[in-house]
Amino acid sequence: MVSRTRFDDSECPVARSVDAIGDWWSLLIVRDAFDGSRRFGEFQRSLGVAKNILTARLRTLVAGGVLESVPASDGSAYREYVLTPKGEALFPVIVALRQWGEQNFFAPGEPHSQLVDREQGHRLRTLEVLSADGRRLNPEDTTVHKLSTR
Amino acid sequence: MVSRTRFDDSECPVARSVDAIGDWWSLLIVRDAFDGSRRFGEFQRSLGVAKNILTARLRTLVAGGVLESVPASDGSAYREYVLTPKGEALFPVIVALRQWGEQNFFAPGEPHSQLVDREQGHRLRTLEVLSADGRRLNPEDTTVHKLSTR
DNA sequence: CCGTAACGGTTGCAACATGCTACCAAGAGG
DNA sequence: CCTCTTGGTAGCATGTTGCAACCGTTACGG
Repeated sequence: MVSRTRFDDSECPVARSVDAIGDWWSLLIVRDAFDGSRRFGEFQRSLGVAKNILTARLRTLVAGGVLESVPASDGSAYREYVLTPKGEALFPVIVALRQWGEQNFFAPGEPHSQLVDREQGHRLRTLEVLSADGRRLNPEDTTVHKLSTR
Repeated sequence: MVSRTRFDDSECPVARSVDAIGDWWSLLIVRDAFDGSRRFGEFQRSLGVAKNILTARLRTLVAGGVLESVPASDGSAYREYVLTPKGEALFPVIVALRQWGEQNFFAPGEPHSQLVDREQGHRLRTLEVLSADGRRLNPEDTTVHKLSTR
């Protein structure tokens, strides 16, 4: 199992997130889930991942509450894997990764898949990190407070 | 090496991003870099990672253009690892992971480190995925277009 | 019904990545 | 000089991944 969560890192939300989804396949499985994949075979064909690896990943994602195994929606006796609310909450993470990839790994004009607004068909607005009062923040405008409660 | 980028996945920006930073340590190294770590020893102590692993990760992050190795700022002959512009552009990714972790892996009132606005000391606003014209989008409001150019 | 193919896995093994410990060379610092 | 710190490398044990073969169950056509 990948599961770590090291010592003093355990209080860091980033570490817990990475612990849950921070390997190559898990993130791509979640991406495919957002993209509509539900069945074992869909994930397997789409990702080209070995079946035993997929089995293990799906299990940990289900165990971690990111995916849920439900009866198939087409009436067959098989099961499907769908995002839980916790899994759906990963949407900004996937979008952030996608935008970073688009902006840094493709030559101008190089084709790539694109996430668009279903209603208008336009590209999404680039994610912005905002302060509580709406100012746009850069990394140096922020700082980490250790061990505060919410 | 972790590097894959599988077949038809290569056109997906998410896959390229995950290929560059999608392992346990890389994301935490980047998080620490945002948090001010610069020196080999700082990362090593902060993460508790084995030195040979850290060496390898720093090398791939530098090779991937996320970090840059520069002469130490304190005048010593040692070197430091700092985020490139491409690395700084990961800010929304880290923030998204942090917020997801905060909201899904901590009991109410459980203490955790917190990213705050340096000017006001307040928590950041939760990231929102917006359409080009500013509407707030949920996963089901979006769809993927394959192989479009920008 | 029956045969066959697709689905959704499991198992075993080889290859590779990770982690630990020991070691080491080149600065820093006195 | 002498010693401590920094920033690694080397070797080995262990864990994880990937591949291919196999298998029970379910759908599906006739």
